[in-house]
Amino acid sequence: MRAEPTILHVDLDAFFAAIEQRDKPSLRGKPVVVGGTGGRGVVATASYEARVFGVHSAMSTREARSRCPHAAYLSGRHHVYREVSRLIMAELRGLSPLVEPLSVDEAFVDLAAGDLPGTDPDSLAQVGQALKDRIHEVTGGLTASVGIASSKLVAKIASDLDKPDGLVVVPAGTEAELIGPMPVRVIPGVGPATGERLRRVGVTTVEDLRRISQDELVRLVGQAHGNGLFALCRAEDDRPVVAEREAKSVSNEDTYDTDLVDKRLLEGLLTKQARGVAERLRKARLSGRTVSIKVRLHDFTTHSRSTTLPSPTDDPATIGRLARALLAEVDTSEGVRLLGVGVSGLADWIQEDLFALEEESAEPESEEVDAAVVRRRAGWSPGMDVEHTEHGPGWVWGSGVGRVTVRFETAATGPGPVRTFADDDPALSPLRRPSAEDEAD
DNA sequence: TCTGGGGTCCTAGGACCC
DNA sequence: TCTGGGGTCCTAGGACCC
Repeated sequence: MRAEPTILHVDLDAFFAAIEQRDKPSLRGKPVVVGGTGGRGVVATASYEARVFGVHSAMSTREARSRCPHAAYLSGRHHVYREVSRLIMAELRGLSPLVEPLSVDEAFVDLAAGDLPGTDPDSLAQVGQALKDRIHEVTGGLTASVGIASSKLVAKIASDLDKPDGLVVVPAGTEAELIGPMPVRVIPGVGPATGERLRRVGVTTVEDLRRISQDELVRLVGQAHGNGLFALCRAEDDRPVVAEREAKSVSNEDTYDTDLVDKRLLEGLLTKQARGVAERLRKARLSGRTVSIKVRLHDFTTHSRSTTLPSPTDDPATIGRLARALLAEVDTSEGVRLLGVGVSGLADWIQEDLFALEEESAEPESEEVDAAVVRRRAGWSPGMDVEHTEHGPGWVWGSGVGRVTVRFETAATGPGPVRTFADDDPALSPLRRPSAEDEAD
């Protein structure tokens, strides 16, 4: 904990939904839900208009649809979110070279590492407001919430206090008093399980937590977590802002709309995922020694299996072969709802592999399985950008029974008209993504 | 037909080494 | 023929975050 509030936390408001409303004028002021749109999807972000109906992130899309049937349900355009994120992070680096992104829409900034006009609350509030204004400008109208305090813990809590479009500066010396009355769940790391364990010993607020001894806390929630919580509940937090954090794993997983039992199909899907992981590894110039699979069964029980190689790989055939071998160790006869492949133990170098040609052998994949795998991918997802040779740019409003409905509008046009086409209409095509360097950084 | 997909970190037990 | 202890690596599972 510093003597001055020089740690800033920024969090974009309803980030995904706000971008969709920016780019789709007909959705402005309306409930928008971004997330999985299939039978087993969950909500990633709900616009504030949708939150009024009780829709929130992590809720199943099924539940959201029943609470707010008239919302627009979109599957999300993550390449666009990443692009907007880059603009925001660049603004943050203009404030200070020490920026720690937590996700696409959230970051810490160490203001003490940059040029500050002053560290009194008024000067800091001006820094925060100027940042919000810049973000609004470069993103074409998005709002952010900012918290400024003497530690990561309190800065993060503060950014949430006045959401959306919030700005809170916590004067040094008032931190413990501020967070004392709040529910323990405001402390990052206290989730449902820890919250429940604490509730059972009579702890519901941060203040309550201060009455538990360090030994008791460690006994309750474990060594690392217990010691951490003991300090955090007193607003004692010296964690530094860390700019460069290297990736530790790369993975790819999918939940299927129906439980799968066909072993050949499962192997085919796993092989595709292995290829996806390998491709991302290669783009990032990484390779890893440990290959893991994740299998969620029909009853939601989740199993993982892993194996570690003597040297790192980024070879799709190797990763695929190991993944399929690991799958054979799991009883999948009752049905699989989720399948995933990951590589960890990453090295930022690629081994010289003299046997690469031998390794990259043909994969055992029948044509039918291949076709079934491809069929699961295809289609017009709600919200995606498209272009029509005659009507121009638009986005997919909905699709099904051989038809696709498109609304022709862009951020610059104002609400546009809706047209329906055959889903194989050659005049209609997915809009080319603005760039291909997705994972380049 | 409750419960995504990308991650991080921690724990606990066993193998193995000194 | 007793029962040590520390350290590291690996695996499986779980909590948590956005």
